[in-house]
Amino acid sequence: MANRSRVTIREVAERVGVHPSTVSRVLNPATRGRITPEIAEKVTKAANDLGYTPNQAARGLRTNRTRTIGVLIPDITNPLFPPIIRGIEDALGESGYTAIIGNTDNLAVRETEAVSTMRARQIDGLVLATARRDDPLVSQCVADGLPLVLVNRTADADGVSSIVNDDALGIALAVSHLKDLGHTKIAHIAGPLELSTGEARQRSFLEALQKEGLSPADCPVAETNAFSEDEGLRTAAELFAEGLSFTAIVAANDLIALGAYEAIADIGLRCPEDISVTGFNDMPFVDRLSPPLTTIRIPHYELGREAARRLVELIETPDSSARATTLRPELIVRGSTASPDR
Amino acid sequence: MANRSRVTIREVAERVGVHPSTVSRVLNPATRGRITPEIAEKVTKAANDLGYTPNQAARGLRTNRTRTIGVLIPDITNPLFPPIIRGIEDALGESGYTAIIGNTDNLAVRETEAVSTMRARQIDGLVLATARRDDPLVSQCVADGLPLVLVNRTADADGVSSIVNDDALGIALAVSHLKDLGHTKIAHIAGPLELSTGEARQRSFLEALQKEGLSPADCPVAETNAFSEDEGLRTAAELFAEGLSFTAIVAANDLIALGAYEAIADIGLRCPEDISVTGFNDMPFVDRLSPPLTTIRIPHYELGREAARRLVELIETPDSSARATTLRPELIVRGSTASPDR
DNA sequence: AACAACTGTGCAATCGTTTGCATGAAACGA
DNA sequence: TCGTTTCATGCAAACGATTGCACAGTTGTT
Repeated sequence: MANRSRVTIREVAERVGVHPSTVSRVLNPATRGRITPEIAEKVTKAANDLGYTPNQAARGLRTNRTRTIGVLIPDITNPLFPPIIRGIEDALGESGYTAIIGNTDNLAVRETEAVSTMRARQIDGLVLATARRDDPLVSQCVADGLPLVLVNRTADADGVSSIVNDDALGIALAVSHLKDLGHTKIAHIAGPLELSTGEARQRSFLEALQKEGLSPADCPVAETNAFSEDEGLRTAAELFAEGLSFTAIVAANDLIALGAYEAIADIGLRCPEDISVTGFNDMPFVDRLSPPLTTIRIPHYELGREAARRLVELIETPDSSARATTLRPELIVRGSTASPDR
Repeated sequence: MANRSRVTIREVAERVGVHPSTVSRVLNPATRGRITPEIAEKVTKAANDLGYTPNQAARGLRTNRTRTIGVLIPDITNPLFPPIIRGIEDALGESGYTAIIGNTDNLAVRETEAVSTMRARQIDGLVLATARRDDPLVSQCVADGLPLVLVNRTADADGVSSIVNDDALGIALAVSHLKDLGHTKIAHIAGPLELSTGEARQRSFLEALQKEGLSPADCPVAETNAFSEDEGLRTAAELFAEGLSFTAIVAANDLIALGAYEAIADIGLRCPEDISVTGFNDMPFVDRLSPPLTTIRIPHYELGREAARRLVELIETPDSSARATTLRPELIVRGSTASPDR
């Protein structure tokens, strides 16, 4: 029926016997009020009958607004990101926007590349899940006046909106949980410090120690180069090799925790009997590991929704100002944490 | 620097002192040959200097080709789909195309809805990962002449291109593996039969039994209503309740296998000592389950790449004909399969 | 009753590219 | 040398929607 050649506003106009501009005004909610209800009625009916849908390319050309936004993520294959994307797309859909996604594999070149192809497509704004603390791309977008929201990770630059997890709370929950179990010597395996998440979680860990009255001398901190299982394994192994006597590990994320699992097994210890481990993120299936991972659940979906909502707000009310929002995480206690032996 | 107001072809033309159409021809690879090399040179230089990027909205309006394609998936949050999407986007990127993604949650209304908003955006084609065997949306798109490729699942309708896994081979590998271990009584928990994957795997199971010389009477088949853990649990429990004496379960996918794990534990048996289980898909982290899941690895990323390549081909050479392609899966042996006790 | 204000609709320009056609110049064959 | 073909480029008309302005008709004010 409806062939690929679409029905235009002109055909609707001819059908009703009015000028195309009248049809346009009827179909635009903002101007519908200016048209006689009777005519508006006829126009909407004709538009429905003919199956009219506006040509977004034409509209975008004229208005310079495509209702399309770009989303940059490191890798959709990382289970962290799909819920964020889903949240973004759901929220965008409600406002008539659409997302195009770019995977950057954490490579700066691919980031700038992706942004320029997105700009060629006249995106109205950008959601970045790839921000580094010091990120030229962020400053560039801000300088160009491109509406921008950071999600998951934030950047040090100010004047930019961001929706991130409350990492301080998350880490405090983990440390407090371990202390309640009786742990006093707790190690932290930190993420990369050039990422806001890595830095914030490490800083929060130190703050939490203080708040809980634990001695930093008993609580070593090691840093990884990436939020990966390999790095978690390598770094945990290093901690053990130093002969430290901690009884628990607060990992900066779940993958690092997985690496820690391996390191613990490698030296013949058991989790949680000998060493407790906490993760961060609550990725899918970490409840199926052995032992099931005690971790911090981040509201990823809500992070995405909120980011999209904020971006639409930035686009549609240009005077709205940048602000940083944090969402509250939740401690999920499973089998990887227990009281230390003595 | 580059403000949001973009540099147009006209500015480039003025800078060089030629007509806009000349710039257009230089920038279009197909017509560059018709321009004096010397001028072409100057134009490309000016375009670079000014940081010109074509306005895709304008181009799309004029050419009716947006180099945008739509991708419909049930839910990006299902770990099956991100690799497919990644494959699609990577392949599209190589051809200058971009994808917009729609999550449909397997709801027919959301599917048609998503397709119509995508069509409003003038997509050049569609990749469907949501096809049911009898799918009105598929027939509709074919009828409308919208270039279409099915991925992961196919439909019964012919004349439509599809890229799917070779389920017959996958199931054959699983059955053969179990028979080699000594199993003769093997159950199959099938997926929904209205999906091509559910039907093909069940049919292939019966074929494989015959090929391996196993008695169908000893090999019960039960059907689920969804590829989910809950359904796997429910259906496996039913099989056990019937008092059948099988020693292995071939699950139609990994989630169903997970459900089977639970059902096995619920009746006090162990996997693989009492019952072997095979999955299908090799989802992330099934190697971390206990026991690690023996499963069939599907080349999801390649499925996506191939689907995108095929779609671009369909779009750019309109006389190319539809064909169905299958990609070869691989048996991944882990800890959930073992020889039966006796 | 005359003029002002308002209202609803049409007119036409515009957004940035692409592309069929026209044009003038150059190249070629006879 | 003239007529014809070829070639490189300019011209202008699209593509489909939006929107400032104009205009005619109506309503309101004094």
